[in-house]
Amino acid sequence: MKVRKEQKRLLAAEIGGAILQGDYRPGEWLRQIDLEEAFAAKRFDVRSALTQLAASGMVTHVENRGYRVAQPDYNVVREILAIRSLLEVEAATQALPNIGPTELDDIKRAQQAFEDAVARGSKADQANTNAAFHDEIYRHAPNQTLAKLVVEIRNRARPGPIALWPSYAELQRSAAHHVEIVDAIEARDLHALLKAVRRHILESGANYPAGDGHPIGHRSAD
Amino acid sequence: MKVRKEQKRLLAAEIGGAILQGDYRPGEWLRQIDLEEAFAAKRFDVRSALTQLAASGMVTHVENRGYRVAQPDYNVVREILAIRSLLEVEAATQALPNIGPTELDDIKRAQQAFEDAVARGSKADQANTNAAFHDEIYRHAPNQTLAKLVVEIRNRARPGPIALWPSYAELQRSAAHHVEIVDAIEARDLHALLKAVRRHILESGANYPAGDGHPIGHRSAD
DNA sequence: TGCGCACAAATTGGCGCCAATAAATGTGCA
DNA sequence: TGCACATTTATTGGCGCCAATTTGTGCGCA
Repeated sequence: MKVRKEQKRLLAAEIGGAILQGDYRPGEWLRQIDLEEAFAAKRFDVRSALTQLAASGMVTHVENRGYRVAQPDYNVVREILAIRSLLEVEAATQALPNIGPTELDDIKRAQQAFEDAVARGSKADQANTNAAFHDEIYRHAPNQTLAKLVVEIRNRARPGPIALWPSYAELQRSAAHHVEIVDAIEARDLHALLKAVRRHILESGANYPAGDGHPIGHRSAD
Repeated sequence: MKVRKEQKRLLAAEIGGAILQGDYRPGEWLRQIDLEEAFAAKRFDVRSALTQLAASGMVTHVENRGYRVAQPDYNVVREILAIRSLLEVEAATQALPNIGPTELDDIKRAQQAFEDAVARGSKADQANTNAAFHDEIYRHAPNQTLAKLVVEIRNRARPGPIALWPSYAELQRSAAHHVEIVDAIEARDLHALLKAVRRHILESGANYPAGDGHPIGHRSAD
């Protein structure tokens, strides 16, 4: 499923997502040829993805022997959420001064597109319009490398190739967060904007499978 | 040259460093087989590295045609320095409460090792001991994923496989910054520590080749 | 019965060959 | 002389085969 027009397929994220979804259990061996078949991917791409997953600690690599799923570390996901908060707060702070009436209209349109996707779009529509909404804000940060890093770190934390909400209620909550964010931008209220951004990130933790018995979200934040 | 014991060779950083050093000019084609020979690397690793460099914008990829050096963007380096500042300030803030007398002694030893390397060590010694010094501080941050991201972003900005100082004076300045950092930690002065960290990162910009006529450092910072 | 050694099995990793593709170049015609 | 089309060139990218390496298993001996 091709979600967004990206330069290349994020196979590492896809395999990582399958691991987080429980398709591959800790300790299980991942054979290159099996992954080629399961993901309809070429050998080079599978090896590249496994190299990246090994570098990030999601799998372990035994030379000439294979790759093995590592014990999942949900603490890493929580830490990534904290990093996201740090980066997106800074990106939002930099972006706000550059958001005029025209830009605000674009952001509102993107927010509406997500609401439409929540109501009657596919999962891919929801993922696309969600990412587009956030990008419509952060693209106005003067530090474009920061804007790109925000996307990259968000992709790292994500359990699959696309963002998935476990329930309609979670989708609606995300949509409500988006409204808070837009309202804060319209009011030019940086404090409210940052508060909404932090809240949105923290509560997005609830979208992760509860590997250790309770959702990653719903914890008190800094 | 094997610098530090890392899990795998950072070929992308090596090739990127060669580009930044002027070994490959903007517009020049990079042939996979040439890079295999130049860096004594296997084809898979060269292709992986090129894929990463294309993703980061340092080279452009024409499918089935080749990889070409992109026009260098020193603005990206400046933006990365700003991101480093953001991340390392947070990592230092998290680490300080966890640095007791024993940890401080370790940090002082690491600082002394760098000074020794400045005085009579090889370039590799200087790079190693510099990285070891910073890691000796950030490893105490509770968010270990942040500590790792700090290293990763620092590697991205670096022009070569190892950190290089253009002159003895720059080395001494780095050593002086390290002293400031250690003094601030000993005094448990977070404000002074963060100021020293920011200054250290900003002035490290002077270590980059001045592609556009003037060093990246020596600019007023935030 | 347990240990050590040899061999087998499994998988990765390297490599050579060739298909695929994009651009460059040459040729013919208007 | 310029344009269009065909051919050539250059490089990537895919793939199959096999070497390399690690672990598992079986057998023999103390």
